[in-house]
Amino acid sequence: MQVNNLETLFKKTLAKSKLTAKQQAVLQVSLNLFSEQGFDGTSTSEIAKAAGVSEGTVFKQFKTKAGILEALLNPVLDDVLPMAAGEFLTEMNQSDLPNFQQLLQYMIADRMKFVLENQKQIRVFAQEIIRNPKIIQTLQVRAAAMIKGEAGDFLQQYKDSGQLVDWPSGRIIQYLLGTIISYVAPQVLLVPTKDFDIQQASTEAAEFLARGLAPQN
Amino acid sequence: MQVNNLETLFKKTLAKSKLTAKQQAVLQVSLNLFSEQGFDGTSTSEIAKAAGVSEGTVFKQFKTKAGILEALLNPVLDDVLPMAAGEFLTEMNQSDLPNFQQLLQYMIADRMKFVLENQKQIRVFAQEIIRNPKIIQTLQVRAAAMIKGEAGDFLQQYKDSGQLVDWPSGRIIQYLLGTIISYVAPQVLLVPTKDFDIQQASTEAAEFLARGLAPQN
Amino acid sequence: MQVNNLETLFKKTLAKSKLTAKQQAVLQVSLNLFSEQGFDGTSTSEIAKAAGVSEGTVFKQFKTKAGILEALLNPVLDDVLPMAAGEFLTEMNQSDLPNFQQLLQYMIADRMKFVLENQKQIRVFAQEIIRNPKIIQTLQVRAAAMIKGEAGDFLQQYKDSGQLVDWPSGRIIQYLLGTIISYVAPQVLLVPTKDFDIQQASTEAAEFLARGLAPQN
Amino acid sequence: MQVNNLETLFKKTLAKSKLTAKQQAVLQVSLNLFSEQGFDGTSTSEIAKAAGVSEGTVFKQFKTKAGILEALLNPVLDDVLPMAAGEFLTEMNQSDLPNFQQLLQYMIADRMKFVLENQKQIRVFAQEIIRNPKIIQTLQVRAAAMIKGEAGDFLQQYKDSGQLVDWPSGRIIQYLLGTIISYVAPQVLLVPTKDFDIQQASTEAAEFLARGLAPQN
DNA sequence: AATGAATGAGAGTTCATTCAT
DNA sequence: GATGAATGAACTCTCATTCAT
Repeated sequence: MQVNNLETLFKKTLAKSKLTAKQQAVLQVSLNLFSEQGFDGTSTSEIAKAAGVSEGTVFKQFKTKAGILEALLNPVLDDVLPMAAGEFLTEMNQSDLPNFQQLLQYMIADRMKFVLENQKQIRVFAQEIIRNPKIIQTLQVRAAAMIKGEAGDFLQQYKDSGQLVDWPSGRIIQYLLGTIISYVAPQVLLVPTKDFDIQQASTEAAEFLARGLAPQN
Repeated sequence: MQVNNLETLFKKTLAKSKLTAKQQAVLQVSLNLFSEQGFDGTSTSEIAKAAGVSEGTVFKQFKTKAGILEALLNPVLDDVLPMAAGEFLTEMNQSDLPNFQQLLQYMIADRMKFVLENQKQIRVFAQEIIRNPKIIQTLQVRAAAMIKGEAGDFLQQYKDSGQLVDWPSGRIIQYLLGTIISYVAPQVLLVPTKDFDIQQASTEAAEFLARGLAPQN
Repeated sequence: MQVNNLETLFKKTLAKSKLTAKQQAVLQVSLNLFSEQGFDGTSTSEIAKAAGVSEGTVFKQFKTKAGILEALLNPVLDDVLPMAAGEFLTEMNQSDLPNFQQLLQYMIADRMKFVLENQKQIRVFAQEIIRNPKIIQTLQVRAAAMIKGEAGDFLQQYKDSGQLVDWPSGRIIQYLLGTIISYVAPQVLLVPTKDFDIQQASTEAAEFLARGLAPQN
Repeated sequence: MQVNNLETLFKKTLAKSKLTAKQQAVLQVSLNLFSEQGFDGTSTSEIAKAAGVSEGTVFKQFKTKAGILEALLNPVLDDVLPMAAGEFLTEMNQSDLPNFQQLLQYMIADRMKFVLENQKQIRVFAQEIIRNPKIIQTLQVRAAAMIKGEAGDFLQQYKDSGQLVDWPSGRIIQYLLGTIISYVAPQVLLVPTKDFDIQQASTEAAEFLARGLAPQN
């Protein structure tokens, strides 16, 4: 089974960490507040009050306010995203869906679900990306590695079997992401609406991408 | 000729406004600082110093720090973006490019140029969109109106002539934007690199979109 | 006829002064605003806006904000109050009311009317007295002079004729003022109510004072 | 024994409160500065410096500058004044002074002492009453209740025994207060002079009031 | 005489951070 | 480990006042 939910993963990570219950509360509460109000819009005293701890406790473990943000984003950057991506590709490989469009749809639905289930973290991420371009560089480096490795190999199979246009893997993934983002961005940026239909959205997106990425006869 | 450059337009707007030179300097400097450091990361004393005016002057005209941001974003939201979009469609209609892919390429190149020439404003916009979901709602409403109107009529021509798949105009524009964004986002979010090749990027993007949006035979 | 209304007097003084219409507007508006919001609670830009003049104009004539206050209070302190008091005593002397209690009532009614008709100035005065003890000293000095002079002579007549207790004039006037103030203070300090009945109040007060100030048989 | 001294009472209240020594210092110092310079004339940095604390400390407890004023006035309004008044009447009842004039003198001396011992608080009160009419309304309501209750009963005894004119209690108390105020106002408003003779003043005032409030034979 | 843009000192307030308990 | 009082620098904003036009 796939790990789609960063929140669950996040809580498991917290539980495994040596952090006390109070420190974990600080992280949990900070995630929510940063997501809703932004990093700059959230004060440490607000965090302390919402977490039910003293103002000193907030700093005991994380030293600075930025330290809290790091503690929130680093595990995502270091462990969760790669792990989730790894598991994702593994599963894709095992899925053995013969039709490329069907595969695309499954894939897209899966990633959309991932995004929608982890809106809070992603919103914090999005804020931080704009504040701090270094993050996007890190992401680019990792993405490049993945494209050269597993993801590239994965796509190669479909190129070889004549179901996928022979463009560089990076370009293909770029269109894939662009299309997915065009669906989920409004959901993530706006107050989330419950009426988003993943099934229909992924079907539409897969239809478009399958055409756009089909080899020219 | 098309108005592509918000900066020029912005300066013309400033010149036409009844703002004094110092007040204009405040806006100009605020745009740069907000773009580089974010709204929260920029202090009003920093603005005053960079604009070469006193702190009092900053507030005399714009009342609050948020007032400066409004003064920066409102003209863009109210006048410049619609105007630019309107002129853009007019020109598209006049261009009379027979081939849909060529049209796409021209269009994409044009919009990429627009984005790259106005990175500062767009970066401030992007920040504010994440801070304040109301903006995206406004944009959605305006986009919906445009899709129902001019833009829809424009696309209809190509649907009628069998060069464009008969999907709702909103869906088509969504893919268009998603693809363009997949190219320009890294440029805008990262420190801009000079080696971005609009010609190649627009050719690639048009190629992909032309396939994805072609009617099924 | 008696000059009871400082407002009229104030406007006449303004008209006689060499002040331009705008400068007069500044004074008029300042009186109202100081009375309603207090001196510290009123900004010079507020005055300028309410008077319909520029901010510079406010300072052209009066140099400082305190200068406006002085311009408002000095004529009252220097001319109006003594003049009004002088006219008052003259009239009292002419009135030739045989009965002391009737005289008291007339006097009290007259002074109550004076206070109620000039609430604004008096409120500004009251504020300033608390801020600035020097004013009360000035008043004390003037009162002492008046007691030694005209007012003392006036009271002496009634002492001589056995209608007034033979206490020092200062003491008598103190009780007179204390009693009047006990009636008008709530009117001046609270938002003024229209249902204050001068006739009844002065009758009551005169009744009390006539008893308290009657010579012991 | 009677609680005459708000300052002592104030300090006891402070001691009982959960405020730290520094927070208590802030209140103590604010009382002095507000009394001397007025609320608007005292800056929070001035308070901080005089209290020997940082500026942050001033706001940690009291949130706003107005919060300090409230913290100073509320206990007086809510607890101290009613308590002092209650104790006062109790003692009056117990005193069993046969002669009304003697009673008056004792009473007046007592209240004068109260005012003179608590000049600072009363000066702050006076300022605030002029700034904020709501306070006087509160006072009026409380006074009305007291007149209907204990104070009214107390005066009734003397009306019944033919020592006090049969006027409404409110009117009687009004003259009482007016007369007392005519003595203490200059003391409170001016820089206090030490040569005020309570004994003589209360004897004089009682003499006047006893005459004014005696039943007509 | 009048304007109003500009000033800059200082106001009240916030906030991340420290440290003795 | 946790507390929370205390800090003080920095922040946004106000204001009386000036001065070139």
